[in-house]
This record gives sequence, structure tokens and C-alpha cells, in this order.
Amino acid sequence: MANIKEVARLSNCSVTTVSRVLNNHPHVSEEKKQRILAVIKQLDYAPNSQARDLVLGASKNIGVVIPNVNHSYFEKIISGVIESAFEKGYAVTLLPTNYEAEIEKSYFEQLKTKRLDALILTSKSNSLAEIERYTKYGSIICCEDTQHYKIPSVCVNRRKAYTEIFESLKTAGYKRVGVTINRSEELSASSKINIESYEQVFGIPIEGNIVRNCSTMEDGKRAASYFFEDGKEFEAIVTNGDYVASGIYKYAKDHHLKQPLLIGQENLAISDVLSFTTVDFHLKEIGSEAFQLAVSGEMAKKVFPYSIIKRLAEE
Amino acid sequence: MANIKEVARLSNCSVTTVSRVLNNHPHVSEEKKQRILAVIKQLDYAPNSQARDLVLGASKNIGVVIPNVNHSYFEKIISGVIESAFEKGYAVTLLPTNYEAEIEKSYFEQLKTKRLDALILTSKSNSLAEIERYTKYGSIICCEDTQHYKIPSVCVNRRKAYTEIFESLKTAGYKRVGVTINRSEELSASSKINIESYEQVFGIPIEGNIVRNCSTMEDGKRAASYFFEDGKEFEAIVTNGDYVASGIYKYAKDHHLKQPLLIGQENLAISDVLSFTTVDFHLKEIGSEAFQLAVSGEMAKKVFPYSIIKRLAEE
DNA sequence: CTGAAAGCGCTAACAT
DNA sequence: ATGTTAGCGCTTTCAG
Repeated sequence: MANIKEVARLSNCSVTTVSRVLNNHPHVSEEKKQRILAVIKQLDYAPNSQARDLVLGASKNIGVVIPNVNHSYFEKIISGVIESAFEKGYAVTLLPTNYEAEIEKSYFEQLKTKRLDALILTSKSNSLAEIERYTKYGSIICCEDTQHYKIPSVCVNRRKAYTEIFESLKTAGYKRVGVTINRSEELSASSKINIESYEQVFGIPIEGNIVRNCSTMEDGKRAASYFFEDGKEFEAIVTNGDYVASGIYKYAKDHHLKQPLLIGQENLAISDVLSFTTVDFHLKEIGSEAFQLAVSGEMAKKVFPYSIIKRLAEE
Repeated sequence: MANIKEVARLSNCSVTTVSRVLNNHPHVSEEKKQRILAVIKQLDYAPNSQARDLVLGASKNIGVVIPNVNHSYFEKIISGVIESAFEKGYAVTLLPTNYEAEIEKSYFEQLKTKRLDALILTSKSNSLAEIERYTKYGSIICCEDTQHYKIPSVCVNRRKAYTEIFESLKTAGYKRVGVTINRSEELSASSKINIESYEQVFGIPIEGNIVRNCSTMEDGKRAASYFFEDGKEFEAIVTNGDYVASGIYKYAKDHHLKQPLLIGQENLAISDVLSFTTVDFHLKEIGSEAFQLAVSGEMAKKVFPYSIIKRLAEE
């Protein structure tokens, strides 16, 4: 197999010189350079990046930890990461956890083994304390508030967003407001914030007004079957995603029920089609910024703005 | 920095023995094993995967080439790849091309440099002939028909699918049938097949009945503005994606126009919500199978079935 | 401008 | 059961 030694031999020079032309280093005569280039072409040679990475000590590879693929929330962040990474010549590896802490931990270990230079957590299953312990092996960026822990983060002020939404609903006179979340409040910071904001604004406990484990449109239908049970009469439902909201919409339509006021999340195309209000967390920009932090290695915490896209339901 | 030598030194044994316990090889006494394990823990040591990959000659890393992220077509394939790859301990790297042949080629080169063990092309920008030339550096799997070229592939019989759709429309008496595609027929095999099927079934040229460069819901709206121009009166539109179909739906709704019969693609949640017929190409399974082929290295061409999900428009 | 040689950290023959 | 040693393919001092 062709390696740098072979190239050196065939072009009558040392591996050092070959390495120099490979890396565009100066101090090599034009003549030798051409000869080497010719041999490289003839041999169809390409430097082994593993050997190169080994000696250089960096992989130019960053990992994005996601619970699962096929979820617009993560996809949007990923797309931001990829775009920026591409510009800087970094490769990005997708790391699915299925929300399992042990699997997530195995990715932290890959930082240690140098397979990955940095990690971006779009969601986390380990505690911040645990995550912090791994930061010495490479930068780990969280896409949520990392509190007092020394973990770089880039996120939006979700508390402010949820509070603003609930306040405006309250002001508009909505009494019966439902909520959907995905992971329970013990596991998910955003669920916790969501619930706290609700209880603070409305002054009542969330229990009875919430449906958990919602992520897909099917989950939205299931949530709807709860919200529309006899006598409940929910007037508005603040969902944790446009697909969940769409599921509720679909259920109401199929059962010829009055559509409640729906609030989605993520500003996906479907919220435009069905014309419901949604909050855009600018996830792509968050992904892009997370990448910047990941490579710079700086200990920064950035807060991004969110936008509430107000839409009037049709008919 | 901690390396295997250091571990060997501190546990009074050779690097070989350490390597043995690291790789769970037999022939090492329980006592030494425990001592080594203790030193590893104490040193917080983890083997360098770059060194390991170098000596082993494989990266357990496979790349998925995509034009861009944020497109459900590719996302579904990716999710299938990731799922299978995870089970087998492979890492998946996303490689965006933005449909540029040169960028795509640079990924082929990474096969040569051993950064990637195999490549899965969800879409291609280089010719099959060109791609075939790179297969000697690692397996390259195409997610479309690779004809007589020696390139493994896993795809669906699109011609059959399109023909079936157009035939059924014709049989049902639809006269004015529109079509949307994304990349032009010169660049995209599936666009070409789509058009050929149309012209064969209806016996008329596609020109005037087609809108190109459609990918998003916004593109769908633009397509609609063409299909609904005065006097055109398209009765059915076969789109190249559920989002495009949704854009047409939205346009018609916003302009209080009669909804044409819409046929989507991909069977996304939105097609269920809006209740239009769609063809499911089982992309996730395709991704999963593509991964299997990628690691096995076998020269196989698999054809997967598609499903037409028939739905009746509401009202 | 050029090259010899010393690693990078690991695995695997090949002894012992 | 354990250790010696020769690489894997490359970059980079350092000397000339």
C-alpha cells in the first residue's frame, strides 16, 4: 500500500520533504516538489489521516449528543452546528442517547480517548455536576442554562418566554389553560421551568392541566383525548412543540370539536399551514453559536432571544 | 500525560499486559489485572483511539453525504443509518454538499485518507461513473438506482411508484395534472423518472405542467401561484414532498380556492394532519439497509417496496 | 533546501 | 502468563 515512505523512495527524497509538500510548507525546491507531486498522482496516494491526527493530537471532529434523530428540535440545532462546522473544516458526528445517562457518559469518555475534540449537548441525561467533571477532557457545550456550573452554554431564557405566554393568555381572559411537556420535570429543565411559570402566573397547581411524554403528533392526539374529555373545556393549550400542537388540532378536527387556542414551539412549517401561534427559539443560531464555543474552548454562557410568532387561527 | 507506557510502569508490567486488559484479552492473571485496573483508575487513563485506529487500520466511522440538513428526506435516511450504526458501534458523520460536486468529491477523498470507512450517498452530485472510480477506497452506497455501475445501492422502484400514481389519476378521470420536482431532470435521477412516467402515462409533454426547484413549504406556495394562475385549472398535483404539498394546500386555503387533489411524498405527520395521499418510500429502512451494506462491503443492489398511503381530503 | 531520526500511543507477533 | 520489539504512517525537531 502507498504510504509516505513509498512516495519518498520513488521520488528520490526523504519523507520529510514529502511531508513538506503535503502540508504546503516552504523550503522545498520547485523541481523536487513537482517530482513528488507527480509520484503522488501516479501512486494515487493520500496521506493517512489517522496517523496525522495521532501525531497532531486533534481530530477536528466534534460530537453532537441528541436523544434521538427525527426530532425537529434537535434537527434544527444540528443544522446550525453542521453549517458552522463545515465552514471551519470540522466534521460532526451524531451521538444518539435515547435519553440514557450511561450512553451519554460513554460519549464523554470519547472526549478522553480523543476521538472527539468537543461535545455539544442538545439535551442531557446526566447531572450538570457530572458533566462538569468531564469538561477537563474537552469542551462540552450545553444548550440549556448551566447555572453556576462551569459549563459553557448557549440557550434562551425559557422562563421569560413561558411567563410571557402564560401572562398574555391570562390577560386575554383564558381560564382553562392546558400544557404539554415531554420528559418529566425531574429530568428536564425546560419542563420544570414550564411548569413553574404556569403555576406562578395562574396561581394554581399544574396537576390536572398537563399531559406528559409528548413529542410527536401522535402524542398530541393522545393529549387531546385528555384535554377534550367531558367537562374539561380547555380553552388554550400551550404545547412543547408544533407537532404536538398539530396532533391536538387534528384530533379536534376529526372529532368536530371547537379548536382551542394552540401555542406551538419551534416555528415549523406546519404552524404556518395550520396558522397557530408558536415560539421560535432560533435553534439553528443556537447550534451555530454552540459550535463556535466548542472550538474556541472559552467558558462563556450566552443567552439568545426568542420570538413569539403570533398567528390568528382561521375561521 | 497518561499513556499506556505510564500505566505499565506504575503497575510494574509491560505495555502488552496493559493492552491485554484494555482489550479484554485472555492470559493475564487476575492479580495483575486488578493492579492494572487500579492504576488506570488512579491515572484516569483512557486509551487514545487515534493510535488504536491507526494500528488497526479502521475508523469505525461512516459518513452520510447529504445536500443539506433540515430536509425530511435525508433526515429519515439518516435516522435509519444512525440507529443501525449505533447498534454496531459505528459513529456516523454528516457530510453536507449543498449539491456541489467538488465538495462531494472531497468526501470521496476522505475514504482514501481512511478518515471514513464507508460512505452512504443519500443524493449525489457526481456521475455514477465518477463515483464508481472511488469505490476501491471503501464502500460507497447509493440511495438510488446505480444501473450497470458496480456501486451497491438500496432504493425503491420510483418508476413503478410514479407510474402507479399517474395511472390511477388518469383512470379516475383527472385531466389536468401538475407535478413538482426539486432538482432538474438533468441532475436528479428521480426527477427524470418522475417526468418520464408522467409523459408516458398521459402521452403529453410535461412542460407547462411542472414547477421545478421545489423543496420547502414556501416553494409549494410558489408552485401553487403558478398552478392556480387564471384558466389553468389543475385538478391534481403530484408533489415531490409533503411540505411542498402543504404549501400548495396553504396557498389554496389562503386564497379561498378549491383544493386540488394533492399527492405528497414521505408520509410525514403533516400529510396526516392535512389528510392528503402520500407515498411512503420507507426511507428509514433504506438508511438502515444502506448501513448494513456499507459495513458488509458486499456488492449488492436492493430494491425496497413503497407504500401509497391513500387519504381522502376532508370536506 | 534537505534529510536522519525521534517520537505520537497503541497492537500483535514472537519469544520466553 | 508475561515481556520485547517491531511496526502503523505521519510530523517535526535538529543537524547539515
